[in-house]
Amino acid sequence: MNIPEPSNFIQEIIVDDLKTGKRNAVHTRFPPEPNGYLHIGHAKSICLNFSTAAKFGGKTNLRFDDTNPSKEEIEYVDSIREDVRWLGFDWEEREYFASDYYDQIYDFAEQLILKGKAYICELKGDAVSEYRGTLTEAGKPSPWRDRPVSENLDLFRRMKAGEFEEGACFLRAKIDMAHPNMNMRDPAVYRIKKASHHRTGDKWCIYPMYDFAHPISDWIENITHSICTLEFEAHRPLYDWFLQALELKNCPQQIEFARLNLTYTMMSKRRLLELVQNKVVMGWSDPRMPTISGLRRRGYSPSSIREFCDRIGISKADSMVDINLLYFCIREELNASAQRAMAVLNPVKVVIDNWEEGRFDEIEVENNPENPAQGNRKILFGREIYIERDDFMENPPKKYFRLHPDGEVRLKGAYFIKCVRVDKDDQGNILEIHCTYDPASRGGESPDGRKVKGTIQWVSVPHAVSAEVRLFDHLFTLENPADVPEDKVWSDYLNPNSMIKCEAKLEPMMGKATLADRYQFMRLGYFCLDSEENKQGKLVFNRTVELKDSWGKMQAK
RNA sequence: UGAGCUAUGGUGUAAUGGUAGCACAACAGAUUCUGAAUCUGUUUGUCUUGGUUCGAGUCCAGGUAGCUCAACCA
Repeated sequence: MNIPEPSNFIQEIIVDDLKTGKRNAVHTRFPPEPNGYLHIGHAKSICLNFSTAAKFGGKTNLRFDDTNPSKEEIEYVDSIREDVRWLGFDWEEREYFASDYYDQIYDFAEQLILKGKAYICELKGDAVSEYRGTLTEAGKPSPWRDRPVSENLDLFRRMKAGEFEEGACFLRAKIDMAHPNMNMRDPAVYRIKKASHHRTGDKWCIYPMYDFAHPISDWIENITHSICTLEFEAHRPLYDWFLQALELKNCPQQIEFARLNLTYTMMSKRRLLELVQNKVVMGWSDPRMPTISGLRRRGYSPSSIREFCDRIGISKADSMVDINLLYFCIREELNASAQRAMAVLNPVKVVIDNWEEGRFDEIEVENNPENPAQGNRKILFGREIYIERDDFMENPPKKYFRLHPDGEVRLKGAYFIKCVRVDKDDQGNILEIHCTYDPASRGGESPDGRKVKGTIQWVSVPHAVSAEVRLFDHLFTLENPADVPEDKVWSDYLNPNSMIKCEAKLEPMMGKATLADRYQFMRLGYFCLDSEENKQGKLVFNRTVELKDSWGKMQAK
């Protein structure tokens, strides 16, 4: 086999394993717990597991890590399937559940008991932690630690039979109560939980702990490299201990990498759930959420997310990725492919005084200047148009090159117009801007060769399509919402302007937009139809990401 | 003297004992019928102190800082 060059430390381990003959294949798995929706951090793990295996000719399983029936739901299983598939990965027929292995895992637990490596402990709640000791002090042995094997086995079988209440007793591995690694101080292996499981129903009233179920599940599936995040590093000795205690061969190897942190983004599943439950957002798929479903609804493509995951790299150092990189990835793709359209989010009417009423002119504009193959389209231009309120200033600052009194601006694809007068109400608000146009500038060039610095988009008043447009910003105002000052809580940093709704005017073709379409509203950003509102038949557009704005940046200074 | 892990520009990531590179961001200019895109250029880096070596970001030792671990969660 021709072994590819490694491009991160995990691949280095794999290449080494392949070269030394420790492994002759690569098999990974993506093991989500179905207790919430997948987010961009999971996307990193999904891409890592699937592409790493693929690179070395191996396979990746989808395995639901469902060992805690009280937190897990079928709704989450469905969403996880959908999201992984949407991201572009295929687990073929290898869809598994840890709960598929409950019988085997149970048998392994009995074996552990038979080998004298596990016992039933009757310590309750606080007593368990008391006996465990602290980070700096050794724990002490449970009074039940040296029960005879037969008694342990009997008790364990009675636990399984439902003879005891929750918390009455639990199965523990017999390792070392003085171990410097707290995870090795006789960790729990099985606990009683009288809860219905989303797949096994009421068959079981005892459930294995993650630390026990995970290595066994990996082993059953012939996983070679079990990739997980850094917080499981201290669990690795336990992972290895169980496999060794059970005398298993061809064992998987756990490798940890640093999870993704993104600026201005909350990645904790628990807090994401709170946002949903407290109705801070419209649900798991709110376009402001970092969930896969949120990104999808926002207009991100699977390929842009994969590109992002590829660019951020893999390492063991804690890091905080600048969200601008995500923005860059989707802009780069959409710039090359998105249909251009003209839209006005905050309209003000312009009347062209020297244009006859009722006359219209057919203007031709490119669908995508980055890709001429996308062709041109025709739009009607007339006496009354909308332009962006921001594209006119009565008293413009230096270097403002859009419309202003006596100033000339180009209407995209149409004509040069010059502002001659402004109509205002009593409060001084602008009602209408009156302009004259230069008939010789049709198409946007003047035969006299005079230059017009500014070009703005426009929408014909009688042909305009009205729609709601939603502009999104960070949900949090803190760069790291996971790290709030001591006297504050994270909800103090919610951004009140994370969603702004506009009543916009769009060019006529936007009335026929479909869910699959991606648009660049010229000078405003990239947009797509909102999938939820579309179900109600409403025309609502989401801004996926704005265009870079060097003018805005200049103004801010 | 609890254990483990980590440390490269503002951010992320390469360099596997031999010229510190790439991307994003930032800045400047060119260009532009999108103040976008594109093009050109610029700024900024090996946590620290020793040691090994002809040569150290890389190896060794000591510091420092950050992260993780005391659920019958995953």
